[in-house]
Amino acid sequence: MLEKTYKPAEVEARQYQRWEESGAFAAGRDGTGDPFTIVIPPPNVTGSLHMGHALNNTLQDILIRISRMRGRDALWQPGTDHAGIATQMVVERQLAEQGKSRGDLGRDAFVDRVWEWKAESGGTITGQLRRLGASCDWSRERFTMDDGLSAAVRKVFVDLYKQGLIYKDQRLVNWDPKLHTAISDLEVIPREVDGNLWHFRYPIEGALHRHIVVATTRPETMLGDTAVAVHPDDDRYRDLVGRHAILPLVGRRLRIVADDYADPEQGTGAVKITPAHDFNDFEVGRRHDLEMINIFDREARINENAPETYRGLDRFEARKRIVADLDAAGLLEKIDKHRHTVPFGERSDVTIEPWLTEQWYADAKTLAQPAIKAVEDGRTKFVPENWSKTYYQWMRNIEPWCISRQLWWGHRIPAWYGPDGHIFVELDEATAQAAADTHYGKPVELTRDPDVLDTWFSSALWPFSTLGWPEETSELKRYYPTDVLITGFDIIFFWVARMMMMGLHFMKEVPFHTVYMHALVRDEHGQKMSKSKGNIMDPLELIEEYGSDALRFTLTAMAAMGRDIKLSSSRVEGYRNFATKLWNAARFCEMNECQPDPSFDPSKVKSNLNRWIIGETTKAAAAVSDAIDAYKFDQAASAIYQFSWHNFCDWYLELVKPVLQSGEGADRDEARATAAWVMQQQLKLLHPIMPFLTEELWPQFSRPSNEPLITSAWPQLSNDLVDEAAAADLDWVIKTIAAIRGVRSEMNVPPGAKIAAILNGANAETKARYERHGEQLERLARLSGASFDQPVPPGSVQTIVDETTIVMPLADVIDIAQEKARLEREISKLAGEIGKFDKKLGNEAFTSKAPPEVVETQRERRADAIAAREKLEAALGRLSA
RNA sequence: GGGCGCGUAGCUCAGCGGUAGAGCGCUCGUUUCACAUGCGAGAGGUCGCUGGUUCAAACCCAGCCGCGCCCACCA
Repeated sequence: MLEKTYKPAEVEARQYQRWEESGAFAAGRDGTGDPFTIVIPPPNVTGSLHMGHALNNTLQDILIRISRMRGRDALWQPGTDHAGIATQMVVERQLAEQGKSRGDLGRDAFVDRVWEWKAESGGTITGQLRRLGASCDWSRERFTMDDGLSAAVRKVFVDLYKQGLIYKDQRLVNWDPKLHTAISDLEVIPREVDGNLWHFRYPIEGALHRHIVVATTRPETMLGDTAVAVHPDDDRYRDLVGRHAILPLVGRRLRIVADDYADPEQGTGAVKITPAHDFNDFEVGRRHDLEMINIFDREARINENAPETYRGLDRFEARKRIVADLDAAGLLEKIDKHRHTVPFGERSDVTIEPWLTEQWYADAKTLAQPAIKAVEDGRTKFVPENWSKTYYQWMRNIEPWCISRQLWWGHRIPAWYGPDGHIFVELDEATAQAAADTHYGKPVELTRDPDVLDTWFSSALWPFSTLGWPEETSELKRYYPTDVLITGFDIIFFWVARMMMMGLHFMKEVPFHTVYMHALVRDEHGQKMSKSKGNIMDPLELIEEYGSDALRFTLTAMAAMGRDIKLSSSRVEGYRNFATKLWNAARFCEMNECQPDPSFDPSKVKSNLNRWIIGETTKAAAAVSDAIDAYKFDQAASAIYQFSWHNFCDWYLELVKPVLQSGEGADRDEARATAAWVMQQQLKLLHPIMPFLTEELWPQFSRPSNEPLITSAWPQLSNDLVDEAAAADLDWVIKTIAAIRGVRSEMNVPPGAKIAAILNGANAETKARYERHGEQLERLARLSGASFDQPVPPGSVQTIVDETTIVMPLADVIDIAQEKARLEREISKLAGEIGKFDKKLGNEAFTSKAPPEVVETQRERRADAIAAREKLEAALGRLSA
């Protein structure tokens, strides 16, 4: 006998272990079935499960589980990401607590230390995915820095280098002065801050007392100025173009150049140009061949290229000094308050500095072209579709991808330098050495590039590197391209776009046919959850309290397209109650000996009640299947919820009670078999969303096959069952339902009709049972306007209109209501037609140009429609009376 | 500046041309025998505003008002 309530904690671990040990998650189990593949967005190896993961992986698991049940060879490829900066920072923090830095350890020891940390905490996230119920094929788990994937990364780097698609370049990068590494544009967060706009006077060379006034938000960069730019059409400065200004405090001659970049509307119209410390100025510098003077070191302190007094000062310290010094020199014209955006590092949270360095770049522009085309051609589809716009916009304006990072944790760049700086890019040190020796004609000493690759470089290869590439494995052949990628839109640029580029370049095929972008789970303020903000909600706490199934169902029900999810625990509680409800339905079946009958044929049932619920089951199965196929997860959840609770529990089980409890032999047998069959079907339908509960209940309904639910067959119910149910004379079941649901508002059938109908439809014993509670029923009846003073004949409803009790056969009530509804629909349709005729006949072009007989036909048809409508309206009037 | 999206019940959100919906919360009643994590009955909405299209608009179109996100720029 089942307990009164479902206890998730007792069930989940046991069921998961059974699945995993039985090999149910393994792809290629029986060597048949079309492959269906999803690669997991690899979570940070040392991370832990947050709500975004919970949503993302629940949705993936639903697709994997339904595919598995449909007989597909489902592969959910799991794995984790080394997460360069993030992981390195964690370990550095740990070191800092011991008063050490990574420099103290040295590179090798530090990297060893990170591996230790990975070994220590690396199982956390995968353990948490298991708690969520994720049915990944764990036997194939990969890590972005394992041997195979590292080999893939090296090969991609070497190949792209040899194809000229990876190169070294000196240009401005976003430099993080705290982490001492370049970061990508995407890792820079612009933030509005209150600042000042300082106006400085730069003296004009050879013109005593004459100045040109420049405005800046960053006075300290003036030490690197090499020009002043004005707009070519700006009359105020026309005569100064070609002359020179003298840079105060430094004494450098600055060319005054004419450039469209200078906006006469902005500031003073004259702008100081610092090519080494501003992206726009860099471009101006290139156009005018200006000197680029780097005035910062890697910590953004003033370096030796500036006057001695400022050297070693922090940039903000330098700012104060420079403003003061210029003021003292009488060159500070004014200071305006100015609100502007300043770039901050996503992880370090310090101001990012544009800094001139040499870095490795990937030619994203070239790689993007096939990736754009693939989406244009529909070889990869975005769901919802409008994300393709975001994708296009970025891809069509893509910048070179800076792929080198000045970190220690990651894939070290496979480039070696000879004594004269010659570059050897090879798969490993030995081949590099050999190449170098050949190149120089003698043994030489090589230095390896100290940098590592951007984490997203290895992630970009994930869909094929995890399947064994560059080896030509059978997995690669079978499971690539994958079917669908499920991810949040926040990494569309970081990850999705780059997988498209790399997949197409190296595999010549898109990495996935569909990209489903789910909403972001945001915090209560609509803010993105992030570690740095400390606003992460813990899915594990919710699992602890309500069970994994309840959390999964909640996320599924809220996963409507194109809307952010704000999670509330009351919602999870509600779906926990749903789990209990289903549990109790199973318990009811158990108590009433509802077991599957191997010879049961849903198309052969006799009782109308049973035929009705079979029809409803069929509709629910279709609704769930269609919704999932369309990635409308919320609709799938709501379809099964509605069916299970309201159709099956509220109506079917209530109405079948009399039959089960005191019906005759054959009737009761059929009811039992039907109830068990419906349970069977709905457990299957619910399994992808609530795997634990359904598997736990399954044994009771698993006959005749007795196989576990996870690998059982997805319901494929014939539409004939719906038709069958609809075609039947649905007798009192449907009529009762109609009386309560649809007809009430029209015909004033009192709410108490449900009780009355049950009483009338029930046999003597049930009736007697209800009558034991006569007092309650009477009160209920009074409350709802029904009366039990006089017996109501079977098949009738009783209603009170204007204090007159009317007893009317239910069938009549239904017929009248249905007829009325039908007439109203007809009239509405005719009105539409008449309107169209009117429009056409009122169109002068039509009446004057169309052949007369055509116009006449239109008139006749209009007249017919009007006549028909009048007739129907009259009938409706009689009915209402 | 460019792009995307959202304003529907107290809260969180579905619906997106044909009689306004769900969950939670609220009110009243109810330990009845699967389930009080339940059951029954209710209250609560001019579907942001203004126009337009249509026989019919929460839904389509235009404009406006609020709100959010992404990208770019910012002397």
